[in-house]
Amino acid sequence: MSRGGLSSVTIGRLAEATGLSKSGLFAHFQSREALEVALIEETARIARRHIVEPAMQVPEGLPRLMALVGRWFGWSARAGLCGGCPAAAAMFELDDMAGVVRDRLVALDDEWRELLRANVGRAMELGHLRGETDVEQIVWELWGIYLGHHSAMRFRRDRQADERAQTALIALLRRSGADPSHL
Amino acid sequence: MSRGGLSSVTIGRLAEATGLSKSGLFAHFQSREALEVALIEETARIARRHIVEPAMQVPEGLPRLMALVGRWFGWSARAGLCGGCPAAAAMFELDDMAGVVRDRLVALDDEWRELLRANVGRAMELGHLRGETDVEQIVWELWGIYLGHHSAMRFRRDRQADERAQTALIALLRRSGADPSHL
DNA sequence: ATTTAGTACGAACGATCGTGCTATTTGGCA
DNA sequence: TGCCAAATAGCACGATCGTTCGTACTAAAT
Repeated sequence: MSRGGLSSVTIGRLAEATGLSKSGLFAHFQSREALEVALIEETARIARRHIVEPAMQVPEGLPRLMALVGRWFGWSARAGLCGGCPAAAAMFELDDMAGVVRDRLVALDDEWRELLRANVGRAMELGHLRGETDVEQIVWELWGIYLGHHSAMRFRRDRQADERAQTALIALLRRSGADPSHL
Repeated sequence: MSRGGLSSVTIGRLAEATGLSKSGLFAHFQSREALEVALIEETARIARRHIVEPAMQVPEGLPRLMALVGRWFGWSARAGLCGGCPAAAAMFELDDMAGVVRDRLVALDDEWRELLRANVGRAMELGHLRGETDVEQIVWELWGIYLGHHSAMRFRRDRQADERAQTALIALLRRSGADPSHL
């Protein structure tokens, strides 16, 4: 899924990879659609373990936000996946397809954006960011930087992707009056 | 292709849509791979006509850069496509697949980035942007904003996507000392 | 002891995929 | 008008897709 997207995860291939028979494996999911939902949910689980949980150990405010974003960018490689972020790829794969799979992914995206929103907001409350900061705009631009980083890494094979993303991130937070001692 | 990605454009479906027979249509391309390359090239042609050519009528420097980017964001809808940007989707679809299709897309991406680079550079020469601007970084972040806008529009169905992108764009150019009269 | 539920299997289904071969039709030029 | 090459059609192929079916075997519940 990380390498070829949702549609590349075929019941036949998955059966071969697991050593199960096609029909035996199919019985566990009842439908291709349910398998795809399960795949998305598993992606979320892995992401939470690798990104959210460690970041929550860091002090609230800008430090935690930086930890969160730092672990977010490029997480799929650190999680041992051999391709890119399955969720990002799925967004482009499903953006025009209606159905429960897309719905589940939208819900997951909402959840993630809410997490970002909360942490940007907390940083503001703690005075790490300017008071009149547009939280939603920050979250919006963070997504842009993430997607840019993703395509730079995986499509363009840009060696400087990490630096570029970091530069963009710092500029974004500075613009919002970030306390430079936390960057 | 705009709606379902490269892999959704199947020879059978295309034959049915054009009224040709499968084999008759196939004879024109000799292979699925060649068809995909042709699709990517056609995408580039449409994009050039809708984005680049009109923008070249605008005075050099920041005005032309703004015209370019203004026509870039959300161009697929204005070009009459019923889905998102085929090139952006293809990047996420092919990011880990080797082959001539990917190669062609990379070349196209290089071409586009070179165009952006040239126009950011020209704006700098004309004093519309600060002299010590990191041109490559601007281009990099423009891509991020574009991808963010794309996913906001098509996946999240965000009504404010245009505003958000515009805000991010202006902030990026301001950071580079853009003459505010041109924004 | 008997029913039930869960798990897995092999075989087959109708579609559709890309791709060959072989005709047939077509359109421009001698 | 006749001819040749290009364009298109017809048909078939092996693969793979998601899905269904009937059937074992096992463990739990009755």
